[in-house]
Amino acid sequence: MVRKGPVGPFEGAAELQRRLAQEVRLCPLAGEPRLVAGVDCSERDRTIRAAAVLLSWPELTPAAEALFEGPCRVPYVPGFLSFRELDSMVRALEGLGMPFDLVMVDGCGIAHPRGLGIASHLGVALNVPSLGISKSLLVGSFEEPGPDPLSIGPIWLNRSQVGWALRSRRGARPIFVTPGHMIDLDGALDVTLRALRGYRLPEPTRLADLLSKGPCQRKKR
DNA sequence: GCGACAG
DNA sequence: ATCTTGTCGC
Repeated sequence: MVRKGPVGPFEGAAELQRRLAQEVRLCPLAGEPRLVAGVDCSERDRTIRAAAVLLSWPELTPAAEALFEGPCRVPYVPGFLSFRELDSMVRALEGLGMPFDLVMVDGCGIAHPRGLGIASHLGVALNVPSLGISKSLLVGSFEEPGPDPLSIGPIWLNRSQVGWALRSRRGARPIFVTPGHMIDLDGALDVTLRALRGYRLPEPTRLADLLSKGPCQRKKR
Protein backbone atom coordinates (compact mmCIF):
# COMPACT_ATOMS: atom_id res chain seq x y z
CA MET A 1 0.00 0.00 0.00
CA VAL A 2 1.22 3.45 -0.88
CA ARG A 3 -0.16 6.41 0.93
CA LYS A 4 -1.73 9.13 -1.18
CA GLY A 5 -1.03 12.50 0.35
CA PRO A 6 1.05 13.77 3.22
CA VAL A 7 0.05 12.27 6.52
CA GLY A 8 -0.69 14.52 9.47
CA PRO A 9 2.29 14.71 11.85
CA PHE A 10 0.36 12.81 14.51
CA GLU A 11 -1.43 10.20 12.43
CA GLY A 12 1.02 7.53 13.44
CA ALA A 13 0.72 8.54 17.08
CA ALA A 14 -3.07 8.50 16.89
CA GLU A 15 -2.98 5.04 15.37
CA LEU A 16 -0.74 3.80 18.17
CA GLN A 17 -3.15 5.24 20.72
CA ARG A 18 -6.11 3.47 19.14
CA ARG A 19 -4.19 0.22 19.20
CA LEU A 20 -2.98 0.53 22.79
CA ALA A 21 -6.44 1.63 23.92
CA GLN A 22 -7.62 -1.89 23.10
CA GLU A 23 -5.23 -3.18 25.72
CA VAL A 24 -6.81 -1.06 28.47
CA ARG A 25 -8.65 -3.16 31.02
CA LEU A 26 -11.29 -1.61 33.25
CA CYS A 27 -11.81 -3.98 36.15
CA PRO A 28 -11.82 -3.95 39.94
CA LEU A 29 -8.40 -3.51 41.54
CA ALA A 30 -6.75 -6.88 42.01
CA GLY A 31 -6.41 -6.27 45.73
CA GLU A 32 -5.74 -3.77 48.45
CA PRO A 33 -2.61 -1.76 47.52
CA ARG A 34 0.39 -1.67 49.83
CA LEU A 35 2.42 0.93 47.96
CA VAL A 36 0.94 3.71 45.86
CA ALA A 37 2.97 5.92 43.53
CA GLY A 38 2.28 9.41 42.22
CA VAL A 39 3.88 11.09 39.15
CA ASP A 40 3.88 14.53 37.63
CA CYS A 41 5.97 16.59 35.22
CA SER A 42 6.95 20.22 35.11
CA GLU A 43 9.08 22.06 32.61
CA ARG A 44 11.48 24.97 32.77
CA ASP A 45 13.95 26.34 30.25
CA ARG A 46 13.18 23.61 27.74
CA THR A 47 13.85 20.95 30.34
CA ILE A 48 11.30 18.43 31.50
CA ARG A 49 11.43 17.36 35.10
CA ALA A 50 9.46 14.31 36.18
CA ALA A 51 8.89 13.54 39.85
CA ALA A 52 7.69 10.29 41.37
CA VAL A 53 6.77 9.62 44.96
CA LEU A 54 5.98 6.40 46.73
CA LEU A 55 3.57 6.25 49.68
CA SER A 56 2.54 3.46 52.00
CA TRP A 57 -1.13 2.57 51.82
CA PRO A 58 -3.41 3.47 53.43
CA GLU A 59 -1.25 5.53 55.80
CA LEU A 60 0.19 7.64 52.99
CA THR A 61 3.58 7.71 54.65
CA PRO A 62 6.41 8.73 52.26
CA ALA A 63 8.54 5.70 51.37
CA ALA A 64 10.63 6.98 48.46
CA GLU A 65 10.92 9.70 45.83
CA ALA A 66 12.82 10.18 42.60
CA LEU A 67 13.45 12.79 39.93
CA PHE A 68 14.34 12.60 36.28
CA GLU A 69 15.31 15.51 34.04
CA GLY A 70 15.69 15.64 30.30
CA PRO A 71 15.41 18.04 27.37
CA CYS A 72 11.97 18.78 25.87
CA ARG A 73 11.95 16.93 22.55
CA VAL A 74 8.27 16.92 21.73
CA PRO A 75 5.86 19.85 21.84
CA TYR A 76 2.66 19.72 23.82
CA VAL A 77 -0.27 18.92 21.57
CA PRO A 78 -3.70 18.37 23.13
CA GLY A 79 -4.50 14.68 22.90
CA PHE A 80 -0.86 13.62 22.66
CA LEU A 81 0.55 14.53 26.05
CA SER A 82 2.01 11.08 26.65
CA PHE A 83 4.38 11.42 23.71
CA ARG A 84 5.89 14.38 25.51
CA GLU A 85 5.90 13.24 29.14
CA LEU A 86 5.54 9.47 29.38
CA ASP A 87 9.20 8.53 29.02
CA SER A 88 10.27 10.96 31.72
CA MET A 89 7.54 9.74 34.05
CA VAL A 90 8.59 6.13 33.56
CA ARG A 91 12.22 7.00 34.29
CA ALA A 92 11.24 8.78 37.49
CA LEU A 93 9.11 5.81 38.54
CA GLU A 94 12.00 3.44 37.87
CA GLY A 95 14.08 5.66 40.11
CA LEU A 96 11.88 4.69 43.05
CA GLY A 97 13.80 1.45 43.06
CA MET A 98 10.91 -0.84 43.91
CA PRO A 99 7.58 -1.95 42.45
CA PHE A 100 4.25 -0.42 43.43
CA ASP A 101 0.66 -1.58 43.30
CA LEU A 102 -0.97 1.47 41.79
CA VAL A 103 0.08 4.77 40.25
CA MET A 104 -1.81 8.05 40.21
CA VAL A 105 -0.88 10.22 37.23
CA ASP A 106 -1.32 13.95 36.72
CA GLY A 107 -3.43 13.83 33.58
CA CYS A 108 -6.35 11.91 32.12
CA GLY A 109 -7.01 8.21 31.89
CA ILE A 110 -9.72 6.95 29.56
CA ALA A 111 -11.31 10.40 29.23
CA HIS A 112 -9.49 10.90 25.95
CA PRO A 113 -10.43 11.24 22.23
CA ARG A 114 -9.04 7.78 21.52
CA GLY A 115 -9.40 6.31 24.99
CA LEU A 116 -5.74 6.53 25.91
CA GLY A 117 -4.89 9.49 28.09
CA ILE A 118 -1.42 9.52 29.63
CA ALA A 119 -2.58 7.65 32.74
CA SER A 120 -3.93 4.81 30.63
CA HIS A 121 -0.88 4.84 28.37
CA LEU A 122 1.41 4.58 31.38
CA GLY A 123 -0.66 1.79 32.92
CA VAL A 124 -0.59 -0.28 29.74
CA ALA A 125 3.10 0.42 29.13
CA LEU A 126 4.12 -0.72 32.63
CA ASN A 127 1.31 -3.23 33.02
CA VAL A 128 0.34 -1.69 36.34
CA PRO A 129 -2.97 -0.37 37.74
CA SER A 130 -3.24 3.35 37.05
CA LEU A 131 -5.67 6.25 37.25
CA GLY A 132 -5.63 9.86 36.18
CA ILE A 133 -6.14 12.99 38.25
CA SER A 134 -6.51 16.14 36.19
CA LYS A 135 -7.40 19.71 37.01
CA SER A 136 -9.39 20.22 33.83
CA LEU A 137 -11.03 18.10 31.17
CA LEU A 138 -9.60 17.36 27.73
CA VAL A 139 -12.81 15.94 26.29
CA GLY A 140 -16.27 15.07 27.48
CA SER A 141 -18.67 16.88 29.76
CA PHE A 142 -19.36 16.63 33.46
CA GLU A 143 -22.16 17.29 35.88
CA GLU A 144 -21.10 19.95 38.35
CA PRO A 145 -20.70 18.38 41.77
CA GLY A 146 -22.49 20.05 44.68
CA PRO A 147 -20.70 22.61 46.90
CA ASP A 148 -20.17 20.22 49.79
CA PRO A 149 -16.76 18.56 50.10
CA LEU A 150 -16.54 15.12 48.45
CA SER A 151 -19.57 15.80 46.25
CA ILE A 152 -19.31 14.08 42.88
CA GLY A 153 -20.74 14.30 39.40
CA PRO A 154 -20.21 11.92 36.45
CA ILE A 155 -17.97 12.69 33.46
CA TRP A 156 -19.60 11.72 30.17
CA LEU A 157 -18.05 10.86 26.85
CA ASN A 158 -19.90 9.23 23.97
CA ARG A 159 -22.92 8.40 26.09
CA SER A 160 -20.90 6.52 28.71
CA GLN A 161 -19.35 7.49 31.98
CA VAL A 162 -15.57 7.76 31.92
CA GLY A 163 -14.89 9.24 35.33
CA TRP A 164 -15.91 11.57 38.11
CA ALA A 165 -15.74 15.28 38.76
CA LEU A 166 -14.90 15.51 42.46
CA ARG A 167 -15.21 18.48 44.78
CA SER A 168 -12.19 17.52 46.86
CA ARG A 169 -12.26 20.76 48.88
CA ARG A 170 -14.95 23.25 49.73
CA GLY A 171 -14.85 26.25 47.47
CA ALA A 172 -12.34 24.67 45.10
CA ARG A 173 -12.90 23.77 41.47
CA PRO A 174 -13.45 20.04 41.03
CA ILE A 175 -10.70 17.63 40.07
CA PHE A 176 -11.30 14.95 37.47
CA VAL A 177 -10.83 11.31 38.36
CA THR A 178 -10.61 8.81 35.52
CA PRO A 179 -9.58 5.15 35.41
CA GLY A 180 -6.29 4.48 33.66
CA HIS A 181 -5.77 0.72 33.49
CA MET A 182 -6.63 -2.35 35.60
CA ILE A 183 -9.05 -0.36 37.77
CA ASP A 184 -12.70 0.62 37.36
CA LEU A 185 -14.80 3.73 37.92
CA ASP A 186 -15.68 2.88 41.52
CA GLY A 187 -12.14 1.82 42.36
CA ALA A 188 -10.64 5.01 40.96
CA LEU A 189 -13.02 7.14 43.01
CA ASP A 190 -12.52 5.08 46.16
CA VAL A 191 -8.75 5.28 46.01
CA THR A 192 -8.82 8.99 45.29
CA LEU A 193 -11.12 9.74 48.21
CA ARG A 194 -8.88 7.75 50.55
CA ALA A 195 -5.80 9.62 49.31
CA LEU A 196 -7.16 13.07 50.15
CA ARG A 197 -5.65 14.93 53.07
CA GLY A 198 -7.42 18.25 53.10
CA TYR A 199 -5.94 19.59 49.87
CA ARG A 200 -7.52 19.80 46.44
CA LEU A 201 -5.21 17.11 45.06
CA PRO A 202 -4.76 13.64 46.52
CA GLU A 203 -1.38 13.12 48.22
CA PRO A 204 0.39 11.05 45.55
CA THR A 205 -0.22 13.62 42.84
CA ARG A 206 0.13 16.62 45.14
CA LEU A 207 3.51 15.56 46.47
CA ALA A 208 4.79 14.64 43.03
CA ASP A 209 3.69 18.06 41.82
CA LEU A 210 5.56 19.82 44.62
CA LEU A 211 8.67 17.74 44.01
CA SER A 212 8.61 18.34 40.27
CA LYS A 213 8.52 22.07 40.91
CA GLY A 214 11.60 21.56 43.03
CA PRO A 215 12.05 21.90 46.79
CA CYS A 216 13.22 25.42 47.57
CA GLN A 217 13.73 25.91 43.86
CA ARG A 218 11.66 29.00 43.49
CA LYS A 219 13.02 32.20 44.87
CA LYS A 220 12.85 35.51 43.04
CA ARG A 221 14.05 38.85 44.18
C1' DG B 1 -16.29 27.48 9.27
C1' DC B 2 -15.70 28.14 14.46
C1' DG B 3 -14.41 26.95 18.93
C1' DA B 4 -12.17 23.70 22.30
C1' DC B 5 -8.03 21.88 23.71
C1' DA B 6 -4.84 17.06 29.91
C1' DG B 7 0.12 19.47 30.79
C1' DA C 1 3.21 23.77 31.70
C1' DT C 2 5.18 28.78 32.47
C1' DC C 3 5.38 34.09 32.97
C1' DT C 4 4.19 36.87 37.89
C1' DT C 5 2.54 40.59 43.28
C1' DG C 6 -0.53 41.55 45.50
C1' DT C 7 -4.85 40.62 47.08
C1' DC C 8 -9.71 38.93 48.12
C1' DG C 9 -11.95 35.68 51.10
C1' DC C 10 -12.81 31.67 54.37
